[in-house]
Amino acid sequence: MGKGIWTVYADIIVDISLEKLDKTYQYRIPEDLEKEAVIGARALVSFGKGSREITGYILDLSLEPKLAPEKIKPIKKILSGQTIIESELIRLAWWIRDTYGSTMNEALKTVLPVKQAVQAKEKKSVSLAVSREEALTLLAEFERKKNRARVRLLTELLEEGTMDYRFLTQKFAISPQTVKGLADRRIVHIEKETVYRNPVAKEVPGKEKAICLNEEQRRAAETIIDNMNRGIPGTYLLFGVTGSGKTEVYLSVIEQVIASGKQVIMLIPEIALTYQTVKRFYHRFGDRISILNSKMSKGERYDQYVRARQGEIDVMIGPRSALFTPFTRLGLIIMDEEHEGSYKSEQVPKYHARETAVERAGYCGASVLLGSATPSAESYYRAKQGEYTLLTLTKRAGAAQLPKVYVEDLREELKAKNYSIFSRRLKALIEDRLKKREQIMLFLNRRGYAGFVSCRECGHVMKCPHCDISLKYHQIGYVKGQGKLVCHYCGYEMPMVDTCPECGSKYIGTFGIGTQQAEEMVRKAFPGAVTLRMDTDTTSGKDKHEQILAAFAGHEADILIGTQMIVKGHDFPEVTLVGVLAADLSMYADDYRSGERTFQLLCQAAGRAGRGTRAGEVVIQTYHPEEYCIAAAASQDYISFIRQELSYRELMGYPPVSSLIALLVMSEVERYAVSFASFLADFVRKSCSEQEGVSCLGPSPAVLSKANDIYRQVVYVKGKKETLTWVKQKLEQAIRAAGRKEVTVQFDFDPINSY
DNA sequence: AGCACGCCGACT
DNA sequence: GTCGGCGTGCTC
Repeated sequence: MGKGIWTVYADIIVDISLEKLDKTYQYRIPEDLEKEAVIGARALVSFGKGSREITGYILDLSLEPKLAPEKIKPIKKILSGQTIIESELIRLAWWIRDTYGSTMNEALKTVLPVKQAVQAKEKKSVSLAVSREEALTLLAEFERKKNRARVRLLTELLEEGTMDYRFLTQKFAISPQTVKGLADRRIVHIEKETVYRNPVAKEVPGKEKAICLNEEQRRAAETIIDNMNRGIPGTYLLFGVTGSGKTEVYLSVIEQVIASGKQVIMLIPEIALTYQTVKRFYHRFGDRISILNSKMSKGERYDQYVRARQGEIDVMIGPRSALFTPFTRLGLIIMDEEHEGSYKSEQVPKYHARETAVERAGYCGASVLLGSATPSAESYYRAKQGEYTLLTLTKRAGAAQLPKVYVEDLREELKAKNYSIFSRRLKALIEDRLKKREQIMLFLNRRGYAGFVSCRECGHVMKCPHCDISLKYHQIGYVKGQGKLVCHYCGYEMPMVDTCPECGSKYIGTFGIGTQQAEEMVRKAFPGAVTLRMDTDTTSGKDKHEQILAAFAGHEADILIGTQMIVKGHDFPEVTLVGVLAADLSMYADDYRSGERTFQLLCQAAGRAGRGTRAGEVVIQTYHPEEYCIAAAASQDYISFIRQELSYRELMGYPPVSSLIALLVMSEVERYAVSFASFLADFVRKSCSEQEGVSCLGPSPAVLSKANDIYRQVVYVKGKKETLTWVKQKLEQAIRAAGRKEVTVQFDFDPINSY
């Protein structure tokens, strides 16, 4: 390399946590920094009129200047030597930005903790620097001079004392100059809040127990390790029925990966981050493992990142965000319960941890191990396509046996004049367990409870003729039954029906009950029983949940009634009966994943029964015993379920066979949201439709059609994944060109929730 | 975020 | 006319 022959330029994203600066700026690399200036390095540069010194990340290098060379400033200094990891994570941020649609800054913030730590430190507040009397005199003076912004500021400060800087500038529309002007005249005071960092609570490593694998488990672990040793990384789907011992496989694989000098990231759903799970890993790997959870402060998280980067840790366990642990010797990413919805980010960028894990692993030659008893349709499809390697565990470890499952047809109950929420069988079994002093869990699926319309007599559900998705009831005015039925995929509308189009019955309408009502009914039907209730809405705070679960585990109650959360994670050995009050409720949530979700929930619910030595029983109540997701869950037959589910997805062109983008168009003004959404829909229809298989649905109002005074419209685009990435880029260009800042657009790739 | 520029109302 | 507050736009 001849030095100084070529001037090399660096594209730098400036390290200011503000979206407006979401683009790269080109800087010249001085000769003496040529070696250090690599992609991912942090650079010190001067920026703006005042030539303020700020730091940024080098995103790319180039030989060509993008503008007049004399306007390009040089890089002052390269900070910190270790940048290989940052460069890998920045590459991942690029991919996330590209695939899921967000600004580069948003993508960087999810990937690098440094940015967040910097932002947290800069929290500023404003207070009065003069006495109240002086302030009042000044206020009078400003009022006389008609300095309206100053008057606003002083009035607020006199009332509130101290105010948050951001709050002032954003909500009160007081510009930074106004504040700064008064600060210069020593009328107000700007203070920087310091963020405190709590030390991490240490866990004592305990005694090790040797892992004893059965034949299947050993074969699964060996496949992964053998390939790894031969230098062939891969993505594996470990499909193991409940109780087949997936954790033992994880432990064994982790141990061997660590032994070969590599590091492991283990992702688990937030709810599964319980003390018991974590303790097991601590006991085995001691302080070479670290845990990330949502209760930790940003500072604590940052400390974990630093430790990981320094190579003090071999295993990082945590939710979605743990995926971005800066390991330099990453060998394996494990994703437990890979079907869980919490792996998809709810915030922009709405990335899916599974796809992102596969991408990151690809950069450094690491393997990915996905584990589940009910794999997601995505993963199973990929495994069938040969993209992932399928590993199966069919044998249940230990003495645990499959529970006996009864499916009760609620239509029959209605015919038999049983109008209660308990079928005759469930009622009899509850009475039996109460007599034996064994515990019962009643599971109520509240998802999708709002609004679908069905017939109590024949079970018919009102569906969209175009999308095969249940229609939702929208009330107009105050008279019940006066509303309309709307499809949230394509916007199809029809008037509300008063009789069932299938059987002519008058018992058609919206239905569903909350956990509170369910609890009342339980108390009425079983006066002697002690009940506990748990759901997302009424119980706030994690500790409260833990308390309820602990109370139930301690047999302080006979019956636990709750929503999804009671079926996940915890083991209750005393529970021998699980009742699913209305399995259908999740089946007709208005999106294409509802069948899959229902199957998964029912399997999990069933898995709660008979965890101890006694065999358990499960009662699934439904209006649709013939529906494949319910029938398959009853017989715990994943394979038969997934076959039917995938052929349905194929038929309808839904993921994973095809792909789907939801465009969420938001504005404070309803007609802006509507018009921009139709503009985008038209844009897709006009300029992208000659692309093979692209189709566009909508716009239609989102399910949450107005949130925080912001109107929400949604447009769906279907097509092949690669084509959609292209469509998304076209759309981003069109959005930028339209330059409508009163409207914001969010992208969601293969959405988990419906909009 | 911070700085310059330029518009517009108030006042000598 | 000038002065100065305050919104707007740009920063390689």
